[in-house]
Amino acid sequence: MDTPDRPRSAAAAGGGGGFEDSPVFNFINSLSPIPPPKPLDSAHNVQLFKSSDLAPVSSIFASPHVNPAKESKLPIREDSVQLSRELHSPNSVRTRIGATSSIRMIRCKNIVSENCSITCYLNESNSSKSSEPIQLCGASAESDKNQNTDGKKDLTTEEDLTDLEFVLLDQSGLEKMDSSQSGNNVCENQLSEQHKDELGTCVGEYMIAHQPSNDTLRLAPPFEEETQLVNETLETDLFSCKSLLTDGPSGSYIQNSAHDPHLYWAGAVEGSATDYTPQMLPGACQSQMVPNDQNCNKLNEPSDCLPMDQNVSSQNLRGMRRRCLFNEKAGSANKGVKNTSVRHSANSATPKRKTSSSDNNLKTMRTPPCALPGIGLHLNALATVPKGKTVPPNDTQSSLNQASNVQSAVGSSPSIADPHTVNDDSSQTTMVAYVDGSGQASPKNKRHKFDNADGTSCKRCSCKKSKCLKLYCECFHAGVFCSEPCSCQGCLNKPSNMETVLSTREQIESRNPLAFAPKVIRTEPGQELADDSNKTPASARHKRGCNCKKSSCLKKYCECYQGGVGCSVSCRCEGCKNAFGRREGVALLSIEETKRGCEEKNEGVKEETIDNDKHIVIYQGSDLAPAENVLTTPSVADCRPLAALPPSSFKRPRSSTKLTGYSSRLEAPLKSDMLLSPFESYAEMVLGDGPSNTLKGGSSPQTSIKVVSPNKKRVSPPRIGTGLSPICKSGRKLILKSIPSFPSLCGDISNEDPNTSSPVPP
DNA sequence: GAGTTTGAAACT
DNA sequence: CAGTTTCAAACTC
Repeated sequence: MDTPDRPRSAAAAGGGGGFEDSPVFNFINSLSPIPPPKPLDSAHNVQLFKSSDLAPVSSIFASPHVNPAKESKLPIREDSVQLSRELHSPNSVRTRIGATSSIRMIRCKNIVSENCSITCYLNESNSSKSSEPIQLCGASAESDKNQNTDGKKDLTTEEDLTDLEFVLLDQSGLEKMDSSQSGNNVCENQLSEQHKDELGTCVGEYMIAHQPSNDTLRLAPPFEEETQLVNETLETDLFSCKSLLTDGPSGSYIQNSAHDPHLYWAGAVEGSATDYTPQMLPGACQSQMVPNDQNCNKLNEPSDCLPMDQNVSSQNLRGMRRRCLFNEKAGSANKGVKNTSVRHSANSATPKRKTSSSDNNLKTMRTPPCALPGIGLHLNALATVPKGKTVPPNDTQSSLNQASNVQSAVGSSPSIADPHTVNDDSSQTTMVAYVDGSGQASPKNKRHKFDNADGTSCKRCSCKKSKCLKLYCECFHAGVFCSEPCSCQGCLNKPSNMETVLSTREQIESRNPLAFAPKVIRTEPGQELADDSNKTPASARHKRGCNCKKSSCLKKYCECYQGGVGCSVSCRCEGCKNAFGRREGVALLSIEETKRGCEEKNEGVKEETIDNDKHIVIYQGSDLAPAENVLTTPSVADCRPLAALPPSSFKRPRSSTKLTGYSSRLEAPLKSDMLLSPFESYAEMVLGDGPSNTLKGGSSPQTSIKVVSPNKKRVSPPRIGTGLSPICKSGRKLILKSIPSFPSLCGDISNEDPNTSSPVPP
């Protein structure tokens, strides 16, 4: 409804927007073995959670549009494979599929069960298509509950099965939706491709599962076992991949990451941009992947629509990659948690971190995000790398590098990536943009990589003295390894120096937890291009605000301006003339702000101001509803259309690509304080502790998420997610927490929800 | 492409 | 925490 996407998906699925209600739709549903697309979202969400455990939140929040499909794919993989089978095979197969799916669901639930509802809501808002996602969530939740009770759920239960099936179907449906195809054929093809992806993902998951980590978060063994049974062959392949890929210290970790990353990289980013097809994915992984597919029997099927398939596949790959990354991450994270130093051990080299177990605990406690962040980094790294760099098809090496990057990102930077996970979204968006549009990363992207990724995508640095181990280095800052595109000198930001990189990152992080957080959180520039994006403005937030003096916040020197975000209270700029929103315009609690605010014209810009200790949102401009203000960035408040806002350069890239993701990221980081506190909650959420309640709780997550901007810009939950992911720490918590925290928001949101949440008028 | 400007990061 | 230095990006020519 709200978004054009939905309708498409619905159409693809065989319905049109709001088809569900139609008798025809019902009839079709009853007839067709394939469940309606609805589940997609839910399933998607669920899987996301599952896959990433921690990451899921970010992923969830990540831009819904692109991500959903990808994400859906991720979770789907196993299911999808099964699905394919199911499609072709008798019910027995189905049940089995259902079982597997249920398993996955369980995982998700296990990890994020509490959050599931929330995420679902988010997705909804994101997708804004219909209430379906909610239903799905509900269904999934139910199934989860059931499963949870038994550890595994009875497959026999039709409802459960249906739910699972829906999930699978949904995934396929999502892909379809994404690709905008119409027929089942496409779906099948996609499925086949997905299967491939799944193989990879499954493998990754499997690997993760096998990993010795003591993750509480981890899936129950049973699931793993089942999956193994299903994917035994895959497993072997995976191992081979690992062996090939594992260079770094953290074998399994790297493996997975590497494995995925490549696929993800090549397929998603480059693929889209440079015509690389997933198939082109480098090396070992790929080749192995193929066998896996064969095993699955689904791979064989060719993709009739190459373009579509490729796109889809690339997307799927992404999703897959992500998933793997998440999984890995989760695994690593878990390790870190339980094994205390495990994660660090992976990074292990870093003596600093090692300190004492207690320290580690403290770290985790203090910055839960750190653990999570890794995920974000992965995503970010992946996303970023491809974009900015247009990785040469160098095959294995590059892939390895990427993989290593991923690893590093995962291990090292908790903060960044997430944000970037956000980046995932962003990456997805970018991919889409590229694919759809020019497709290729323009050479210009070098500098503009920022724009694209803003934080997430790879940046071609030209560091000379920093050895690419300082925040000066964009690549390092983004959590990605330097690669060929870089013109850096004495670069140590390479996979071969993983330990150094990780240790350095940790140091920097220890110094400044937000160091790797995206500078600015963007809402969704990309959306402009993309479907929903239209609605969401390119809202963004400053991580900490700029300190411009001479640039008047009118040049890229200004982080805020560069990020397409208006200056906020947190800024310390002088003579701010930020086109996106002047800091002065913002009404701050602080006296200075008020003074300045008086001076300012109050262009109707709303800015959020957060007290160092508190999150305080002040909306001067009354244009937007408070809820929006909160969710959206000042820029949005400013009412400057994303497109309009940014001067040329960054708009383009960003808008096309990352913005969505970033925005979410950015949001998270708003303040360190916020970050930390939220983080705690986040950790809890992840763990399944009370905090999740907060997230859910304050109010229906839906509402919070949905809070869409009154302007019709929907504050895309994804954003939140994205933002969160990269920054994980603050991001997730921030958003979630912040939302409920604001009384006004709740009220506003609730008020707005009806309008914004469900249907956003196209 | 080289040089300058700028503001963030790093350092003290 | 504040001031200074270092750094690399952004910008200009």
